[in-house]
Amino acid sequence: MADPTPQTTPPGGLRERKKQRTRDALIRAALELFTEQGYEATTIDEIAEAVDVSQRTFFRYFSNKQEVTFAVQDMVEARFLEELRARPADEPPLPALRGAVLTAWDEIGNAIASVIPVDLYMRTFQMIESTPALVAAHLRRFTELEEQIAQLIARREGLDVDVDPRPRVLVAAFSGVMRVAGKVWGEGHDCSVAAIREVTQSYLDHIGPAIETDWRGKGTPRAGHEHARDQA
Amino acid sequence: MADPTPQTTPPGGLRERKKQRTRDALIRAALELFTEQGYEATTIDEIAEAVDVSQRTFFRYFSNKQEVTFAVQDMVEARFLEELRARPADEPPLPALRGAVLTAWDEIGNAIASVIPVDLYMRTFQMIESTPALVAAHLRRFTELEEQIAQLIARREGLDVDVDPRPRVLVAAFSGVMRVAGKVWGEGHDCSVAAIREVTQSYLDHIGPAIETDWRGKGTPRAGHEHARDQA
DNA sequence: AGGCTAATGTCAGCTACTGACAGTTGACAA
DNA sequence: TTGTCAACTGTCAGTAGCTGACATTAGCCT
Repeated sequence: MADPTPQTTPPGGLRERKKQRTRDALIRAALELFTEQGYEATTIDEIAEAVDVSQRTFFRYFSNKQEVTFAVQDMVEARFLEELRARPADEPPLPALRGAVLTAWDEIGNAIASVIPVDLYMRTFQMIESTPALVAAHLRRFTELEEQIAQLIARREGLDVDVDPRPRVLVAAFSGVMRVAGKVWGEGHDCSVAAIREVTQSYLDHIGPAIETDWRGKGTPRAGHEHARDQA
Repeated sequence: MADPTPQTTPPGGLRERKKQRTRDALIRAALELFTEQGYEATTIDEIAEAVDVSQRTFFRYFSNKQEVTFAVQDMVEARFLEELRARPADEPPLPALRGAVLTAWDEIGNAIASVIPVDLYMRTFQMIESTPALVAAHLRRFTELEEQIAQLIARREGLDVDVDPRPRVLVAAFSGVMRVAGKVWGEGHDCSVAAIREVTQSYLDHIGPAIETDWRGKGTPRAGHEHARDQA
């Protein structure tokens, strides 16, 4: 259009589209090979060969083997952050987080499908959870996301994360719960987006009751809770 | 002696002691090189050369570069689990966790010193936090520890982790907070055991107040809290 | 002393990843 | 259309983490 930015390459060029296609093909080939024969059993050479490019080219698109594994996850996380930023400013922290995740899950399906089949994403998720090296990488990424979320929450509440510990503490607790939810889903049988949404929602609703001091003599609590003080 | 177990090697032999010395020397050399010149900039060959063994021998003691990095951390975590198991059975979950960490920190110093100088451990901790690959590994290890803790808590309370989500949820929140505490300590200036104990304690005491719905119009809350229900 | 076996050294090889350089191809102007 | 530039790609050589196979050393035990 009227966009004269001659910086690198125009967004609609043939070259740009070709690049995007190569990138998507690499992601898809990699995830398919990973889920079929395992992450470590798959070599970069195999992935490159499947897309008919050189190994060197693979490393020009992804700086390492792990990066291609989380390429789709990147999209998902970006989407969550968008949703969080879109929450009304007067909403309290926990409900905002809760709302953002649930809304995000509702829309993520389509975003994923533009690159790979949804079920491949699901299998990838499970493969990550069962590959130690990828679990580690996954957790690290999650942590970086946490920091961004904490900053967002702090800004919403007009706080400084380095002064008031509550944003980081809340986000730490929140994402700890999110991780457990994801793991439980991965170990289950229902490979649908609806299922993970369900688990997420349920677990988030347990975070309050769980920190109660006395768990005994109660059923699974739901909303009302009395909170005893911890003794020194 | 009167010990006829001909299985592997008797626990007091020269061979056994030599092995232990080699192992400790490898740990120490590795951590010193890592903290001085960086983790990635240090090769296994350098470590092996510093202890005057072959590279192959290094890999017979540690299955990979990361393992030697966390050898000391292994001790620390084992100690925490011991302390947790030693807590009185009638103590509620969160106080038990809190008590175990704080007690553990009080005694860990000595345990570490038997292998490496304490300040080397401190510098190692900070190096880990500033090396992405090690952060990832650290988090994964932490997660595995979490699962063990959740099982312990569940047993204490007579629950099944696969039925009642509260043990995992509490532990997730708890260790999320622990991780943030460790990170904050690593970024600070006071490299003492007392300091991390301090931060840990303070953060654990914030976990309850942090999940309150309304943070505004309050100072840093301490114990009393009203908990509004989240809207659907 | 001498045999057994755990510990170690040596070597060859695989895979992830990188730098350097050369060849190819899309973009854009003349 | 054609030529030039820049981006993209391929090839090659090399480093480092890590493993298996096999020979050698050295503590242990009779």
